[in-house]
Amino acid sequence: MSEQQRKAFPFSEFEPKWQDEWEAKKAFHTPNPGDADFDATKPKYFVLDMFPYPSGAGLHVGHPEGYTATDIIGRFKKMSGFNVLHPMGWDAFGLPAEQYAIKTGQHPRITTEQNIEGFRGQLKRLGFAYDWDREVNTTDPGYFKWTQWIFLKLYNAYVNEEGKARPISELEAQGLSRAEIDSRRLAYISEAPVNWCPELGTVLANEEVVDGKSEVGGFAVERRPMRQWMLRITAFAQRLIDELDGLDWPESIRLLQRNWIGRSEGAHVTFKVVQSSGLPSEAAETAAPHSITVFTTRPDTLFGATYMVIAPEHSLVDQIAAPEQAAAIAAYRRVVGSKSDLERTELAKEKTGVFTGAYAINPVNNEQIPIWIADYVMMGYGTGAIMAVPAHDTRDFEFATKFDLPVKQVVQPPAGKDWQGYTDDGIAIHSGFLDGLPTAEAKKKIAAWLEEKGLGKGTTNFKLRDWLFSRQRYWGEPFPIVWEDGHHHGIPESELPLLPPTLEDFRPTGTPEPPLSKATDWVRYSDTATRELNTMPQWAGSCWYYLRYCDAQNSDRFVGIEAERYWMTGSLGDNQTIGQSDNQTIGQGDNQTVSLSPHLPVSLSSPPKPGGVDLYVGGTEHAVLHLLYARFWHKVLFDLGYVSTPEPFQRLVNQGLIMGEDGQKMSKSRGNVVNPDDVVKEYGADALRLYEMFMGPLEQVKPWSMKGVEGVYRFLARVWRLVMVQHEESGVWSLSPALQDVPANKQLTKALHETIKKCGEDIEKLSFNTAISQMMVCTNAFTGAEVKPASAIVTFLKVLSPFAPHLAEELNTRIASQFPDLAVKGFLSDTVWPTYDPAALIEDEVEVVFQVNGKLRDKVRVPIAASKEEIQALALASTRVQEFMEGKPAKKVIVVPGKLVNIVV
RNA sequence: GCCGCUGUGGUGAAAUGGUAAACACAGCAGACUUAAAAUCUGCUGGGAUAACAUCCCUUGUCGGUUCGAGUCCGACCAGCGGCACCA
Repeated sequence: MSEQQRKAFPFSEFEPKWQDEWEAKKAFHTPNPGDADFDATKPKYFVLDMFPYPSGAGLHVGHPEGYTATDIIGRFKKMSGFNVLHPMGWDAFGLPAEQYAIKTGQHPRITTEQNIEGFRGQLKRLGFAYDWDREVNTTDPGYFKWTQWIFLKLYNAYVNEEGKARPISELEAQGLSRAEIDSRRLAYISEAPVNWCPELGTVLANEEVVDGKSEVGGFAVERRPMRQWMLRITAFAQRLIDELDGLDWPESIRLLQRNWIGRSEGAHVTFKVVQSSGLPSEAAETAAPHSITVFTTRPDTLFGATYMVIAPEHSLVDQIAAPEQAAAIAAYRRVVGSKSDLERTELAKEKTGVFTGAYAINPVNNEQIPIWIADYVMMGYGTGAIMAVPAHDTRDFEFATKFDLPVKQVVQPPAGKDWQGYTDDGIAIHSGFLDGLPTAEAKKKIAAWLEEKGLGKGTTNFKLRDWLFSRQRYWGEPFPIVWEDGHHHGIPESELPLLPPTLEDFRPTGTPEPPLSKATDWVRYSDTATRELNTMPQWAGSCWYYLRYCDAQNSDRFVGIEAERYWMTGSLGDNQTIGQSDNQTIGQGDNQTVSLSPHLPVSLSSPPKPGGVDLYVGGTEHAVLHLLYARFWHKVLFDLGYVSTPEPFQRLVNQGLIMGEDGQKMSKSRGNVVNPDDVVKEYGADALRLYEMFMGPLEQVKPWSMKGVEGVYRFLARVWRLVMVQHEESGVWSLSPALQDVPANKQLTKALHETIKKCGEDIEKLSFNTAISQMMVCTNAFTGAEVKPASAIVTFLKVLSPFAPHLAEELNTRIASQFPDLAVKGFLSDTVWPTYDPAALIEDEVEVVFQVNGKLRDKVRVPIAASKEEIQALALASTRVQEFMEGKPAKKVIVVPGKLVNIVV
């Protein structure tokens, strides 16, 4: 017996057939506004997957989870009358291709092409309804031309007083100096300490460093000062927090972003510095050559500041340190400097530090307090200096205890709590004019006092740092920047795309010198200018790919104006009024420019949503990387008038991780990795799709089960046998004689209409597992019927088609062979989602439950129309109910019509 | 340490404040078969009992609100995830 005949249904025959047919007939081609076949009367739906990095290992089962979910939504929306944009592409710049290239000597472009080929084939074999004409590849010069173009926009923009990105030309018009302008660009050069990973031979963004190790590879990362490109994401910190509010994102992801941005309110306070404590404070004040500004969230505890700490790296250290402490300071700095970030956090328990020999003057009471350096204060946050209030800060308390520094109570905690190390709110004491005030009021009063005296003012601080944007790699977008006389400037847009040089040896140099330095001809831009040698990080291409999908073939613009507006806002503009100039402001949150088409349903004219993509599905691992970066770029493009919405993604859903059968994370070393290709080979693409959705709620972490795959496979085979029977000897399948052109009976009709209703509702909620269980219930009902009503089954196939498109299409054409008028002509995917008849759902009789004191005692079937009084009478008449009432009178009777009666005695 | 999420059968899970465990997996029994596979049918939370009748218990623990709580509120416990010397 052949392999094929043993299959419960011949999926391996018809699945490739339908995939070829969809491709040949461009079944999922999506026209843009202006295209001949574009239907302006339909609303739009933009459903997006996080595009994959095409690794050599191919798809893992996690990919089809999110992709199937969006595919079901996309197919359902298309059947429900939407213009659906559902594209796919490749995030193909990055380390693995380059590392593979280094190992094998094969150019990363070749590896990348091969991997993409493999991924594309795998995705096609799963029957996803992508518009392949819109495929994007971040390593394609036609794509990264525009990544470079957007970089130039960032480079040539600054943030004005209102927090909006504006063209740098405005500053030029104001006559600012070159240095001043360069210091305000959104893409700028910085000399600050950065995360250098020697093993990878590149610097990394904060977001790419986890526990002091590189996120990729887990190699040690050290801090060292280097000249790097930064993007001024911090200028958008407040907006990145505030504008989360209008998005339909999981609260957990919004929290993750808020915490990462880390806003805290406090005050800057300036302390004067004296060299030694020998001078009387009067004289010290006049003699003070320096001052130090600290950031604190608790200015109300200023009276309790008994010492000060500045970061060891702080530039002021050398200027204020007493000569006799110089040796100790130098030694401490060496120790701290040699520590990697990992060591610095691992050894965090024990506080270390050195006295500088200098003192600061506490402005509220003129007390001289010693200034220390310690690595628990970091250069990168606030001002790199703190006032230490050991009585009311855990870290300061530890430090003061270790070095025997004074601890002075200034907050009275509630009764029963020790004031030492008490960090919560209380009442100010020993604090002069603040005494008696609760913490919140004390904060306000001291802030006003500081401001009045010119000693400080209220401030907001963010944990978020600017985005380190350059890498010392080969396989990335080259910067469209050249250097001349020590100055940088952007190359003309006409020179884009700037291709990387063809290099034989693209290995990292082992030093911070980027590999592009080896391409001596390429580096030389002119007699006097050389090219920037760094490349952009992997995240660059993914910051805007969703925009490119709107108009992937456009060679004149990163995205066409009309296409962007339609797919991001749903509105169709008037071509006549759209200019091409950079200053053109489409959007700006101004509704006037977003004119709605008169054809669109009224519901779409409700307040515009901030995000353009209707649904974005992907893993949670990008919560603070891609999702934050993309929002930042989008806001810059929005401010500059290039896009119509302030936010990129309106609704975000995170699919849960799929674990191995052993409940552990899938990994090669554990040997619990499931290869989707094997599953498709054995059970078919529809079974894989269906199983991934049936496992449990999309957002939940859940373990794989091959038995579970068999379960849904059996379900698909049952559906197949509703329509088909197999000849016992030959194994040939033919149309079942039980399939007839008869109306469905009442029971089947009800099952069918319940399924239409529940599946439609569940798809909108992304509750695919319950939708599938409802289809199973419906199939079981049909299986039990002797005669299978053909037209009811066709309706069922329409409901099934977004989930198991191959099987649904195949059975539809099989039915068409005998009942051409009952089956759908053409693709099921082009047909209209069925509507359910509410009347079909109503039964003549319902079961009503009788409870006594909330406990179930009896059940009775009553006509649906029975009145409250009738049901109550039936309940009181029930012998079972009377038994449990024990002759007592009913105190209260609750009747829920069609549901239950509860009698309280 | 701080923040967040999740706790329901042997397993994945379901349940607008209204019959807990739908649907599926695994298991058991039966039908078909020379046999197996496949398929179909039935049973399958725990306990009491001669009983398939019947009763009691059961959604991490303890308490509260309610005629009625897996669902709402409070406290706690456990697991997972994130952040972490951020002043």
